[in-house]
Parts: sequence; C-alpha cells; structure tokens
Amino acid sequence: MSNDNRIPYDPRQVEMEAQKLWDENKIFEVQPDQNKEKYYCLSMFPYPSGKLHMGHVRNYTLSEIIARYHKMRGKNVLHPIGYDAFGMPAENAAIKNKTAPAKWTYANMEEMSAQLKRLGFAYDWSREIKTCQPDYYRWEQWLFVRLFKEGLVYRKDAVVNWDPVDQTVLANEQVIDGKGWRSGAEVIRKTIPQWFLKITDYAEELLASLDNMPGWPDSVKTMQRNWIGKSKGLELDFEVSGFGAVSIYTTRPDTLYGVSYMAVAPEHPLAIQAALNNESLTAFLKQCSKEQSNEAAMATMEKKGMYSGFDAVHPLTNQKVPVWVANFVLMTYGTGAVMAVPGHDQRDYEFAQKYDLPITQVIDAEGDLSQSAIVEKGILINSADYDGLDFQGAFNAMAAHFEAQGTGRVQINYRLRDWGVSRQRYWGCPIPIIYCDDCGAVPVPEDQLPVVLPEDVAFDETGGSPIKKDPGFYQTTCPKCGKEATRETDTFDTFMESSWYYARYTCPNFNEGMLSEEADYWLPVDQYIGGIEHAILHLLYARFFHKVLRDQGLVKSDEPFNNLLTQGMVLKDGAKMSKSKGNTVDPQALIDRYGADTVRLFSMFAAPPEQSLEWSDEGVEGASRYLNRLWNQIHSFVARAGTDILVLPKNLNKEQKSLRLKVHQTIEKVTLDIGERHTFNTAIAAMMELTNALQKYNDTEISDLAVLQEGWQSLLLMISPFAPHMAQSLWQSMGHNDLLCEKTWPEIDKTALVQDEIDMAVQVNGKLRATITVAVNMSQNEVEGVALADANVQKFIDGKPIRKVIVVPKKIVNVVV
RNA sequence: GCCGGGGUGGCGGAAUUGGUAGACGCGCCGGAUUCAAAAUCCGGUUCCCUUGCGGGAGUGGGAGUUCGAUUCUCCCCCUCGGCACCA
Repeated sequence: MSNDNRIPYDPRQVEMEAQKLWDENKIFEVQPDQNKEKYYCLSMFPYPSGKLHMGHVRNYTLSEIIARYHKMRGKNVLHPIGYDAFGMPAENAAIKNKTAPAKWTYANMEEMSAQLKRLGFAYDWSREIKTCQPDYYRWEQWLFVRLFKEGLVYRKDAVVNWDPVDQTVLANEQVIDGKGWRSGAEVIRKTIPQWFLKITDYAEELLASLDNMPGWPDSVKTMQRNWIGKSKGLELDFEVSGFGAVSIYTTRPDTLYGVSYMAVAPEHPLAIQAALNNESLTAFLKQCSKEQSNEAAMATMEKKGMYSGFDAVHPLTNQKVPVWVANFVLMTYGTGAVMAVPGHDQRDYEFAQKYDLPITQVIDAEGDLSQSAIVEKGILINSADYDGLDFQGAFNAMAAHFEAQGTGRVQINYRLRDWGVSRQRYWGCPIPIIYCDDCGAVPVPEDQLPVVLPEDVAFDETGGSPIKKDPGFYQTTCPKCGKEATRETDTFDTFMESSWYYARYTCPNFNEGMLSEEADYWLPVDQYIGGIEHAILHLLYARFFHKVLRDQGLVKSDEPFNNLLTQGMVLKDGAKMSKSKGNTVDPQALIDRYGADTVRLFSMFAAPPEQSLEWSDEGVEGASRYLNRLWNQIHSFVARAGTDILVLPKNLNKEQKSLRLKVHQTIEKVTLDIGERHTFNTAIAAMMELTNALQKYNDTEISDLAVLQEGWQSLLLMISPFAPHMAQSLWQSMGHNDLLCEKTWPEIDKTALVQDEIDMAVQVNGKLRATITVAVNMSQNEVEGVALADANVQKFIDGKPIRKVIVVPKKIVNVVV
C-alpha cells in the first residue's frame, strides 16, 4: 500500500464543489409525484436566536441523514426548513441594541441560513417559511376568525405576572425569585381578559388517538396522557350557610365520611366575599397574590391557609365543616374548591396537622395514621350505611345517592386547560379582533386580513409593546357598524405559528388559502425530529391544530406526525445549551477548522439521538481523522486498482469470503441502524469497523481488488448521508460521473452472509471459562461435547457432578456443577 | 412536589429478544517512520493479583427472580427535561 503522491483532503474545496453540483441540479427541490412513494422528513424549525448552536446541528443532521437515506431508497423526499421567527428574544435584543425586532430577526435568519447551507443540508429552500411574514401569519388570523365564528374561541379573565414598576406583563422566564428581571420589583398576579382556544373540546380525541400512534415513543405518549389527565369523579355541592352552594370535585367519593374541612382557592368567589369584612383574610389573599402561580412553585411552596369564617354542611352527616382558604388550591382545575380528607390524602394530612384539624380513618388499608395519610384504596369503615363497600361500590352508591338528590353528578374532568393564546407583547402575530363599544369584540373580516404588524418601531426601557402606544395601529372603525373602534393590541402565543408550519411547507406560496391540495399529498409528516423539551406543549398544540384543520376540511389525516424522534438535549456544563445561559458552543469554529462533514459525522457519532449529549470538543478530532483516513485509503485503492468496474470471481478464497461477509454484515447493520433503529452512532461505528477491515486486507491479486472495490463502494454509499461532500468527491475519484446522493442504497447479498463456523462462549456456573469454535450445523449434543472437552472447562468442573448443561444455539453453553 | 428520561473504564459510548460487559472513537502508554516535529502506521490500554498462563472483582447503592441480569421486579440515591407567558 503506497502512500506516495497522496492527494490531500481539503474539506473546504471538496464541500464547495459538492454543494455547487447539488445547487446546479436542484436535486432537493421536490414536487408531488404520484408514481413515487412520498416521504416527508421534518426537523423542528429553529427560533432565529443568532447563530446555529450544537443542538441545531444535531437536530438538522438527524433529519438530514434520514432524508438522504430515504431518497436513496427511491422515495420522493420532502425536507423543508424555515424559521419560527416571532418571539420574546427579538424584543429583548431590540431594547438592548436599540434596533427593531424585525431587523434583528431578519439578520439572524440570514446568518443561520448561510450556516445551514455551509453544512450542506439537503433542504428544499424554495419552500422556506418565515413565520413573521404576513403571507404566513395571515392564514393563522384567518383560521382564528373561522374558529371564532364556530365558538372554538372565547375570551375570559386570566392571571398574568404584572411588574408594577415597569407597568408591563412578564413571562414566567422574566420572573426571578418573584421579582421582575429588569425592574427588580415584586411581581404580582394580575387578572386581565385574554383569548382562549378550546383545546379541551378535543381532550378526549387527543387522548384516545395516542393509543393509535405506534411511531411515537411511549415516554412522550405517557407524558401527554398524564398532561391531559383524564379522571372520573363526582362533582358535589356543599351548602355553605351565608354564601350558598359550593361545588367541589373529587375522584375519591369513597372517603367522603373522612372530610374534616373544605379548602378553596384564593381567587374563589367565597374567599373574596369572606375577605370583605376580614382584614387578616384580606392580607392573606394579598400575600397569596404575590406567590408565583406556576405549578412547580405551587407544589413546592409552603402550604398555608386561613379559616374563611364560613362553614359548610357535610352532605351526608349534616355536621359543620369549616371552609378554609388555601394557597395550594388551583382555581384553574376542577371547581377551585376541594373537600379535604386528611386521613387519606397526604397534602390534606399535612395541612390538617399544621392547623390542628381532625384526622379520621374511613378506609381500611395498610398504613399508620400517626405517620402519614393512608392513600391506598380499601374497604370503607366509619361510613355509616356505606361500611363494607369497596372503592367502586362506594363510588357508584354515592353517585346514585347524590344524583337522586340533585346535589351531585358523575363528572369526567381533564387536567388539560384551554389554551390561552393572548400575549401582551409586540413581536408576534396580531390577534385579528376589533373592539367596538356597541358591537363588542368583532373579528376582522376575511377581506381585511392580514392585520399587519408594523415593523418599524422603537422600544423604551420598560419593554412595553410599541403597538399598544401607537394610535396609527390601534385606531380603527368597527367592521359591523362603522363607528370608531379599537384594535386588539395583544399578539398570539408563538406556539400558534409552530402548530401548523409543517402543513404550510407543503404549499408555502399558495395565495388562495391556508393550505392547497398539495397538503394531502405530503401529509402526515413521516418522520418528525426535535427536542424532548417539546414533548408536551408544542407537540400537543400541533396535534390539536391538525384536528382543527381536519374539521375545517383543510387536511384529511387525523394526526400530523406519524413517527416522532425526540432528540436529547445538547448539554454544556450539565445544563441545556441556551443563549440565555451563555453556555453555547459555536459550531462555526468547528466547521471552519474541520469542515462540515466532520461536524456532521461527529455530532452523530457522539451519542445516540434520544440521549442527552454532554458536549466536549475532544473527539471531533477523531471524526476528522477518520474521514482523512477514508480519503487516503480510497485514493490509495484507486491508485492500485484503477477506475474500471471489476467483476467478482465465482469462487472466493477464505479471506475474500470473510471480507465479503464483513461488507454485507455492515450493510445489514447500517441499514437497520439508520432505517429502523435510528442509532446513527452505532451505524458509524460499524462503518469504521468495515474501514479497518478493508484497510487491513492484504491484496495480492485482481480478484482481491474486486472484493475490495465492492467494499469501498458500498461504504461510500452508506456514509454519504453523513459525509455527503467527501462521499461525492471520492465517488468521482472511483470513476463515476454521476451524483452519489441519487444512487440507490447498497443491496445485501444474502449468500455472502452464510457462515460455516461460529464462536461460542462456554461458562461453568455462569462464569466464562472458554470460547470454542464450532460448525454452524453442529447438533446441541455435539456442541456440548466440544464444550466439555475444553481443558479450562474441565479444570473448573474438577470432577464435580454435572447437574445441568444449557446450550443456547449459536451463543453460549453453560455447565452447572 | 408531580410527570417523563438518564446513571456502564480516565472520557463519549456499545451490548438490538435475559446469553462472552466495555464494540467504535477519544485520551494515555510503547514502537515504526523522520535530522527533528507534525501527520501517518503498528501494538497495548476496566480495576486488582500474576513475568506469563491464568485468577478475583466489576455496569449509581441495596435486595430479589434466574443455570445466567447492564437488561426483569422492589426500595433508595444522584442527575437531566417538562410543569401551561422561554422556544
């Protein structure tokens, strides 16, 4: 193997040439083709935060490999890209740099597109979407108006974080330890009217469909099921003297005799009425309003409460039950009021102990009430007529009793809440509503859409939305009566844009409607890839939108994403890489130094896609070294073998057979790893092993070269999704003039996989003592004989009686003595 | 707190259906090549004992099922993601 006259590997040159070839041939631009099987491969589109970070590179390389692989399998592959361009960081940058959010966003998109192109990703750029453009978001407004008319949209009061100094609404992320991140002022809960989408109307279908989605990871489906949180319980009215009936919701009516108090949320009407003549309760409610309202804070904060002064009547015993106001009761779940059973609910138990409320046992189950609540279900005790019933029996009997009385009913509840889509921010899609003193909230008529967001704006220090202070934007006339009216100045949650972009990619330039007929050719997405952090919100909203689009007659399928691959986070110093944490790794420096192919290869080799990846710069070197070696090996092979196509000899010798076995075993493994398992790290490892085998092979005659040529060519085909530029260049060096990415995936030759002999492990009492080589067709008895004949095996049997011999064909023999 | 992941050599990871733990790569050690270096090539590399042959231990911790457990069950610890206005 001569290494003289080596052609040096120059990634920059090789990559430029390959990209030029692809561009000239427009090979990644696709149109519907009824004669080909379609394949829609999609990565979650990026927020244009500045430059690409390693999480992006990982995500896009994943979809890239899957897209190129399926193209080589003969499918019509759609692989689009775009930007989730609205969002808060643009406003922060605007305040910091005194530029308009639009300008900053467009500059970022330009920079990131250049980086994506430099990485050689096989996108159909003609379908690029930027969600901040009116020709995209107008259809979102259009859909909202449609849903408004159908009653799927409503307005109600909801809580926001209010910064009393900056006089502005803060995102949860902008509240740090209960204080505004800019002003440092103590943030308070404030209630303002906001728009909601009735996702709860679809709760049942969103839940039920999960049973029919085999292409999604179980973990994500479980998270979504738990998030939707369907439960069956009883809604019961407790009569409160001086107030009226208060409804509670419980999934454990069997514990009703154990109720020793009730608890209502601080925002509950009873709490508000009770506070009218009660100074300390007023102070308590005020204190509660300063507590963070997010669920994690609610769950971990100190449980506090105060007696409201009201008492309810127990619906079965007619005894007085005190009503407490408690900071841990959620106004947004159930009825905002709960019955408390300290004997059988741990949170109620701790609260009762703290405030010295009675704890009684009404369920007979394992546990010690002096230590903790007994939460297991069991037989009812101390429950009068209901004693002796089990959970289901008690549930049914109680339900029948209260339904007959008209004071209770069986109720299916969901933890899922309707989707609040109003944001009091500037850089988002304007909500197409006009407020008229006479006509109320009126949707903007279709022919007046889009409501365009003015882009030339300036921010002041407080971060308040410029359009809220811009009469040119909000002053308008009522579409119904023509009177002076005011435009809605809130914008949509950016999850709105990301809930349907996958569908718009199928017809991004369609001007006559939201989606064209092309949508049903491409949809649903065959493979969706993105961060696990989106397991619930984005993926649930997108599923909801798809069902809404279906019910609007815009798509025919029920679900948007057939297969989901959730990639793990790219971590740096143990935490999610994000601009706000300042722990990002800039892939550009790596591309400049090693080339795109190395960066792509390494990002796939470092870890399996679903696992989080702790980034380290070491190891990139290894990927680069591997590609260099491949480059040198193939050039050296061509120097020896030429570029003519060599014909495999009919009769292979032992070494040739063994090499072909390796080649076809690798094709089998890589095909499985890419196509089925999505374990690209092991696919690369297998290709490296094959490279080692081909490199070590000592060729002495022309037939050797034929076997090697088959091996190298197969390897180039298999590595081309990972390192497409180098693969293209080497493909040409091997004598081909065509585009490698349009070739078909290598075929497995089953005859090459046939083996005569295999290695088996021999254990004595479960410990490895020998390995033996046996003929494939040897019987179990013969294998046992060979195993027992081994000297080291005999040494450990040591004359002891053999109790049992287990032979697992082609794997292992275990001798038990 | 609740829901869902993860924990394997010095490091990233492999072991696909309960069957040889550590593939592949990084790093490190030794050698070849070189005036020298880089690059490249060859060999070694879980830990402990042993010149070697070989032996013992070992997959976060503890228990269990099994001829056999990284893999299954139970308990615990650590860690990451999500928790509805970050995207």
